Amino acid sequence: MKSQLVLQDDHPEWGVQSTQDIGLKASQKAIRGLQYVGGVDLSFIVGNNEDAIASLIVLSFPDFKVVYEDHVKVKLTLPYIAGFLAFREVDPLLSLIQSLQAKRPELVPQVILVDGCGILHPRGFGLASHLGLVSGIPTVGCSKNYLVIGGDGPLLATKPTDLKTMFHNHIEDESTKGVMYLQGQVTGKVYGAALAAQTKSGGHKNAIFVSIGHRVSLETSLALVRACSLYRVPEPIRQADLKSRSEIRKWVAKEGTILQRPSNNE
DNA sequence: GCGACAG
DNA sequence: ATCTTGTCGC
Repeated sequence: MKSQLVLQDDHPEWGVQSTQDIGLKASQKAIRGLQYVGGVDLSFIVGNNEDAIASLIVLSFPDFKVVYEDHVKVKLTLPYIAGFLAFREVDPLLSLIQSLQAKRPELVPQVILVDGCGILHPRGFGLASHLGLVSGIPTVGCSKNYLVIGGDGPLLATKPTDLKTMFHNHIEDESTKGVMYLQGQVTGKVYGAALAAQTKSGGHKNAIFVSIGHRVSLETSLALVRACSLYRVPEPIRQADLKSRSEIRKWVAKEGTILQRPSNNE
């Protein structure tokens, strides 16, 4: 499946455009032709790693209005193992996408931000890439933490803590524009980038790790994630996260009343 | 053998 | 991933 990935821009109807072309500040980027951006996420309840709520959100771009929302309660069978997240989460997310394609084809997003890795992954095929490939929809991988990669030599560091320090030092240099590319020690291959998203209240201290999922170049991925950064977590993923966790709370509350009723001992 | 480890 | 409260900074 990895060999079938498209690691470059493959979406004629939308793309990054330097704003010099449309007369705005130079060096900044704008995204033209993008109307809908999707976000997916799963939430769990404490002490239960099997029951979860998977959610898919579609936001209009660039105003971020929720135009579609769907979620499902799922029973996960496989455990979470770093490096194998897709085996655990890809199915429920794919079914949400297929459901959207069947119900509201006009709202199918042109790109989906996934909270997980793209090719910045031990085998170069994280959840974002997996979901992109099986759905055929362009995807971008966004993770809040760094997943260690072996093989071609860890990237810039072996330990996430070392990478964190390197990142802080790196972005002190304004010319980096808050981006630190993550390259292999041996091959020099670019796996992805650590990004300091510029939000309304300045730049964020902690990085968001961005990598190609499927059919979107790294440069476009970075421009897109930045364009969706109202908070550290890009808006589509953040909305999906808020939705799935509020649904989890509703579900827990409902289970609670069921468990409380039968017990009338006093 | 030990350490590292997306969500 | 998951919880709660307080606190710090813009």
